[in-house]
Amino acid sequence: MKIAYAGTPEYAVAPLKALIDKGYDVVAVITQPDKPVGRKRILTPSPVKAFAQGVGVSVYDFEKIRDNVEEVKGIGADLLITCAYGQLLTDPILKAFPMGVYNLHASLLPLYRGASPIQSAILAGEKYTGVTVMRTELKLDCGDILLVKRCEIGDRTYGELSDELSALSAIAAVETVEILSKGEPQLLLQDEAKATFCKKINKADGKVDFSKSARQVANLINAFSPAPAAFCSLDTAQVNLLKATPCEGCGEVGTVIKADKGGIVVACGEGAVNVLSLQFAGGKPLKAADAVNGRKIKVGDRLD
RNA sequence: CGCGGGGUAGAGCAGCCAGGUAGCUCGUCGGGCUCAUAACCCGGAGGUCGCGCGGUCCGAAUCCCGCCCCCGCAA
Repeated sequence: MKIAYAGTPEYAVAPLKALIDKGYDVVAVITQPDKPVGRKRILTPSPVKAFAQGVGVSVYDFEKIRDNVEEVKGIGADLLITCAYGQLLTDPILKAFPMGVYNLHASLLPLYRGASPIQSAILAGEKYTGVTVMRTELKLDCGDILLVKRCEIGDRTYGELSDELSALSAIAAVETVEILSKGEPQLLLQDEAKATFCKKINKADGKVDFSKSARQVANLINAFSPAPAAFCSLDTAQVNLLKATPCEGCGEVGTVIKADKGGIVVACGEGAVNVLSLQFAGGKPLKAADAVNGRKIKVGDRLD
């Protein structure tokens, strides 16, 4: 069985690597074109492209895959597995693979269809999330389900949870191929009535509002970490808050009511959040203890 | 040339503008106090101040020049 793999960000590297390590015949990788990255706008290949080239798999980085149907057919793969590829597939593309196209999605479908499933699950305060493998249809994330992997969210940030889900996706990718190699799989219909959608999150939504409940504030901080990062201001400086957990405490909204090695506790509209990690503009991420020592954060300081 | 902050002890920072003793908090090591402690007291170790053995100067962490690296915003 010849497999093609479409993915772009770091998240999508682990599943690709797992398939290759398992000895499956990955004949081609499809990814987004190189994009300018960082302050210096350096043209950089996607993580998936960099990895694929490193292991000698041929790479296709179509500007628009829908305009390259013949080339896609020319790959001659039986199966396409996609994971955070970043382009919508069209009917001719789907039909280019005899065994079909399967997508690894980072949520428990039908929940959180769309662009930011991991962040949205944290933001909503879900207890569990996971990875769903589904047969790709034209409508976004609506296809029938092949398998699901669950995991607990806990107090994890988007970055931390993303790493775990990436690892789960790797396992799911391998299982998917194993199942498909045994013939037509059993698929489960999605319950449309329970479907929810999430849109792309944007930087502005990361403004912390301490008048909300501690749970909501902590969810926001963790969902936006490490990027685009939840932020607030302290004096005249902007501070990105990178990790927090709700805790006991009360006081005037936005006021630091405790600051020591254990964290920086800020009063919220309801309860308080313990900020464990933060980053001042221009600085690197700091543990709360370091911020207390070096940046002299103390009880009574105001965040807003 | 998009705007801006930064590189000083293991960590985080101050000192720089108005050159002249290497400073603060934490950590660490040793000792003391305590039933006890992340508490408190005493003492110690630890720094080529990013690089150019660059320039100016009697003297540079500090001023000037060149380079490297990190980061916030914007995109």
